[in-house]
Amino acid sequence: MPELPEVEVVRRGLERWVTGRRVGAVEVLHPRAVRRHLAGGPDFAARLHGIRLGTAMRRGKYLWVPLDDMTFSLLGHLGMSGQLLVQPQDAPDEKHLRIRIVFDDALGTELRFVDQRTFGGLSLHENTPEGLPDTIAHIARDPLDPAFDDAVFHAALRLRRTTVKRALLDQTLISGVGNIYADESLWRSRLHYERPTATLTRPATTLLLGHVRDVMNEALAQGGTSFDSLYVNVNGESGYFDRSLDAYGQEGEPCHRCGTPIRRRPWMNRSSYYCPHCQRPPRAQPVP
DNA sequence: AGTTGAGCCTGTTCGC
DNA sequence: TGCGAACAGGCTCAAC
Repeated sequence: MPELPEVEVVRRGLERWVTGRRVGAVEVLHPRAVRRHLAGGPDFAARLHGIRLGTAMRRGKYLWVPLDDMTFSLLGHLGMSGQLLVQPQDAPDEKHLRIRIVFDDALGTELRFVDQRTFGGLSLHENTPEGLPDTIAHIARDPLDPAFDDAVFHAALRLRRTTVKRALLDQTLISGVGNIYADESLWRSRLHYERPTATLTRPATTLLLGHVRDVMNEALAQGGTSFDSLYVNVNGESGYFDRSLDAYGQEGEPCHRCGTPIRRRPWMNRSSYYCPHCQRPPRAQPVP
């Protein structure tokens, strides 16, 4: 599952391998992969044909490539299992190849969107005046964005009547934090996932954001080295997760701080992993 | 109007 | 052995 650091690696790969190239034929092999392009697959392919690609951008887990005059962008999301690959044109099709973008040049490579579960996809959108595809204008900046405002984030947490993990996954508050990094940063912060955000102090928020950034930067440092191969690297297996996880997927394993077995609890149709000793559940708070 | 939780999708793993 | 259930989860949106 590509997390923000992996998506950043893909962005760098796109920057390296497709910037400035002019699109030739576009082949949509699965309609679901362009479902966010409301005008449909044929329109997607026709509009893209002949367009020159700009420099790839990223916010959270969204990627986009501005087109020619910057009024439109090619937007992508990898979902759970998506990959963007730059492949030799004669390489055999991947089993789950969904979209093929051929270039009108002599470099001999093409861009492929491969996605087993088709949670991800590509689409074309008008840009906002800020240069952001309009459909993601509501997505908050991610914590690695220099313009992310910690004070504004904290103020929003205080106003919300929700829990801290839910807030970490709320794209309108902060983007790019998935289930894995949420559990990891909460473990590092010794915060229980059901802690009401309204009870977080400013130092607690600062600590939490620091750990979110640490986890992401550590993964980026480990996964960010392979992007200058021919492949735009995105297999979702950075190797980071197997070696470095403290909480996520560690049910029954001793907590790396105190030795108490890590617990797994069903949460929002998925799981939350936490240390029952280090991350104490919040006391019931009277609602004012 | 803010908050909640179901649902999308398919390959893999697990238990009966 | 075979089959169905559970699971993985980023994001949206209907419903409360």
